[in-house]
Amino acid sequence: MTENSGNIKESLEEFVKQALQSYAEAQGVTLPKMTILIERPKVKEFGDFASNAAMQTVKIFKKNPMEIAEGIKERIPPSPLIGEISIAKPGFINFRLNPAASGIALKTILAQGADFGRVNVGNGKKVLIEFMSANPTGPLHIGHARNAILGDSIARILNAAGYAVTREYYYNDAGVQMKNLGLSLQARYRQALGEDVPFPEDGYQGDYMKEIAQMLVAEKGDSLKSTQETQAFTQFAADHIIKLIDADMRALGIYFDNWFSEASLHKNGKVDRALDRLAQQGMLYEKDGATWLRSEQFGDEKDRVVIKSDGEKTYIMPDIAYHQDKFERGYDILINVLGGDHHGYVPRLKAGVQALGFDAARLHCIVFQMVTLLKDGEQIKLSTRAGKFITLKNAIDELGADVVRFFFLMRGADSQMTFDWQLAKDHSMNNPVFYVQYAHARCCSLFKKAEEMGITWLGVEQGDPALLALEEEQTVIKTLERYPEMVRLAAETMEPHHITVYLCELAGAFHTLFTSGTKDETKRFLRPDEPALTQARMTLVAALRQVLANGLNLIGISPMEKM
RNA sequence: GCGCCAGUAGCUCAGAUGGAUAGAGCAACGGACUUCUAAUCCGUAGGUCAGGGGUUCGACUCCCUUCUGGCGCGCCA
Repeated sequence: MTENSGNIKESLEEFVKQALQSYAEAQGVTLPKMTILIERPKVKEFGDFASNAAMQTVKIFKKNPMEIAEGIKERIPPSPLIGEISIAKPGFINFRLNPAASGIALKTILAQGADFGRVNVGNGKKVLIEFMSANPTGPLHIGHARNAILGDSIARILNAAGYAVTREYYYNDAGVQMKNLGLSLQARYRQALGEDVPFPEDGYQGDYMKEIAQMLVAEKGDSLKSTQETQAFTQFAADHIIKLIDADMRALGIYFDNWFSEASLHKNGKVDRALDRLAQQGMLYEKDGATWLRSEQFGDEKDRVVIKSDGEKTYIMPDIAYHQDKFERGYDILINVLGGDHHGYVPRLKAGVQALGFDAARLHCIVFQMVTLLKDGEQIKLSTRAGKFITLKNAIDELGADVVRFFFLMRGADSQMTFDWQLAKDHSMNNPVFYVQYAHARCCSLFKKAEEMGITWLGVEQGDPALLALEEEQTVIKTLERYPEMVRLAAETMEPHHITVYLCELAGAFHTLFTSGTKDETKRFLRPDEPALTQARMTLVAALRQVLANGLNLIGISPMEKM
C-alpha cells in the first residue's frame, strides 16, 4: 500500500485514538466505543486537519475540553508528517503537516497515475446497478438523461472504490404498453400502405412510429397487411427503439453489460417461481378473489395485490421476480436509479424483496427529482408524458455529450434542477464544463510550451517539492491531496456531484495560480533562469493534470488536451 | 387527508459522519491581456440558512410544528 494523503488522515485518526485511549487509562476512565473523527477545517488558519475528540468526551472525562485536548495532545506520538499541533478555543486539536508531506502527495499521484484516487470501500463486492430501464416505447427525452448519467457515474465511482460493478438495463417488453406499441405500429404500417385505418386512441402518437412503419414496409413489403397478431409489430417496434436508446447511451459514453427482458422472466417461469416462494414463506393470502402480498408488515403503506381477480398478475410481480433473479445471480448489493415520480414504488419493492427473504438493506434505491427545462424563456416540465419534449439525441447533437453529462452532475440527485439550455449552449466562460476542461488543457499546453522552450521535465525525482512555497501552489497541492477522500465520499454516499464540485474547485485553484504568473513573472511555471524551480513546478502541473483527468473520467467527461 | 423530496445571496446551486468567521458560479459594479491560452484572474456589494420551538459545549445539518413548492398515494404500468 502506497502512502498517500488518505493514509495521512487515517494515521492521524489512529494517533488520536491511541492518545485518547492512553489518556483515559491515565485518568482511570473507561472509554465507550466511539469513532474518532478527523476533519479538514474550512479556515486554513486552523491547520490541515482538526479533531474534536476532546469536545466529544467532555462528559466522559467530566473535565474542561481544553484540558482534555491538552492531555491528548501530549500523548500523540511524534511523526515526521506532523509539523505542529495546537489547541484552539472550545477544544479543537489542530494539526499542521510538515511541508514534506506535500512532496509525498505529488509523488503518490504520479506513481499511481490513473490509479490515484482508487480507494477500497467495496472490497470487491459485487454490485448490480440497474438504471434507465425506460420502456422501449419511444425515443428518450432530455429528462431521461439524468437517470442515465447518474447511474453510469455512480457505476464508474463504485468501480474506482473497489466494487465489481455490472450495469443493467431492464426493459418491459411484456404487458399492455407493449401491446399498445404493437397496435400503434400496425396502424401506421397499414396507413403507410395506403389504408385508411384509425389510429388507436391511446396509441403512441409520435412521428417516430411513422418512420418505424416505413422501415417495416421496406423490410417486409405488404406481407403483414392482413396479420391480426400484433406480436410481430410489437417486436419490430421494440427492437428498433431499443437500438435507438442504445445509440443515445453510447453517445453519452454509457455501455450496458446486460439488457434484461421482462418477457424472459415470464417465459422461463421465474415469475411463477417467485410467486411460489412467496407462498411458501406464507406471504400471500386470498381476499375478494385476488391474491395479496403481506407487504404492510415490511413497511409498505398497505398490502398489495399480486394476482388480480381476473387472474392477471400485477406489474409488481415480475419486478419482484426480477429482484430475486438479481440476488440469485450472486450480487451483494443492488442499486436502482429511478425518478422521483416513482418513489412511492420503493417501499413496495423493498417489501417484496423482504417477503422473499432477502435483506432489503442490500437494495439501494437512488431517487432523483424531476428536471425542468428552461429554453427560450419558457419552463418546460419533463415528464414522460409531456407532449412537448426535446429528445436526448437533439441535446447531445447540439450541446455535446460532455456538456449534457456535466450539467446533470453539478447538482445533487434530490434537487429539482433546472436545465438551462442557454447556459449549456454557451461555449464560453459562463459554462462550468469548459472551466474544468480548460484547466486540463492548460496543463497540457504548459508541457507543449516547455518543449518549445527546450525545457524537459525530468520526472518527480528531479523536482524538489519544498520549492513549491507559494500560497497559491500550496492551495493546489492541498486540493489535490483531497481527491481520494472525495472519491470515497462520492462512493459512500453514491453522489457523483461531489466529484463535479470538487473538480470546479481544483480547476479554480489552478487558474488562480496560473494567472498570478501573468502579474508576477517569478510565479510562472516555466522559468529558464530557475531550472530547479521549473522542475518542481512541472511536477505539480503533471500531478494536477493527472488528477483532473482521473476526476473527469470518473464522471465520464473527456479531458481535452487542447481547446 | 397521508407519505417522500426540497426551501441557503437578485438567479442557479454547493455546504460529507452536528464544529470554529455559511461558500461558488451567474447577474451588478470596479480593475488586470507587448501572456506560460483573458474559455482566465483580482476586488466591491449582496444572507434573519422559509417561520417558530426543542435537543447540547456548539445546529444550515438532528427532533417537533407551521407555511410554500415538486412528486406520489389503484385488482394502472
